[in-house]
Amino acid sequence: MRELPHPKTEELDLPRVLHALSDPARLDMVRRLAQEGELTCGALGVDRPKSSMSHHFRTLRDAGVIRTCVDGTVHLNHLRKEDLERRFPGLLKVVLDAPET
Amino acid sequence: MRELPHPKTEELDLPRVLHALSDPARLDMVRRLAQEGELTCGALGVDRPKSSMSHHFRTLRDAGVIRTCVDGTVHLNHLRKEDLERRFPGLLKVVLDAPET
DNA sequence: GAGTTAGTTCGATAAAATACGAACAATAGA
DNA sequence: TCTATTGTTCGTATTTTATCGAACTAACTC
Repeated sequence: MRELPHPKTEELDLPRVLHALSDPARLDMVRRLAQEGELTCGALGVDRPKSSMSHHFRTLRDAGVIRTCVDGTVHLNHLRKEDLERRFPGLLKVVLDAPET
Repeated sequence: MRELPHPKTEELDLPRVLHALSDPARLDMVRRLAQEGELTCGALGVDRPKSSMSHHFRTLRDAGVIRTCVDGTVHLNHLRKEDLERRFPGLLKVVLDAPET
């Protein structure tokens, strides 16, 4: 099961992570991943075209927020909870607990 | 002592706050405000022109991260610690404790 | 091998953010 | 009132981001 390139835990950069999380669409994606666990790209992007979703997945992946594993034709995404917790303790909880608007 | 317009605590929007914090220059400003308390604009912007600093202050202010009071010709800025804590518990601590890079 | 499915990459466009000089406003002090 | 100080606002140039169709790739299925 192949894996796309991801930054290492020690390389996670706060401004970059915050920027990845500062987009409402991506924040929704992160919340759904937190609730429902591992999800395919298709499962998350209902109303948006594939290319737009792919862009957002890439932004989250490059920032180190999610990890993507390729299983056949399917790309499985999951939150890098432990890595984020090690690098920025409490961040994910704060973001997930925050009021939606 | 006049005060510039600021969003109310209940109006603070997470994506907007995260975006305000996602710029390295602004993150530095926030860290310095956390360490040194109330600061004037001039005290924070050494290497950047005034107009650039003013832009960053405005971004932080509009997001609700800082509050600006006008005292004579001086603008005093301070972190909205309590407001941020009420709206997004733990956020500020996470950001301030995070490794610099 | 042909077709299908899942998602990436490319290319173009539009919207937003950054940067900064110059002009401006408000206040303090001589 | 004249001048200096502090910071905002304006105008513009540059960069970054978002959006999305179209072409492409990889893997599975028949």
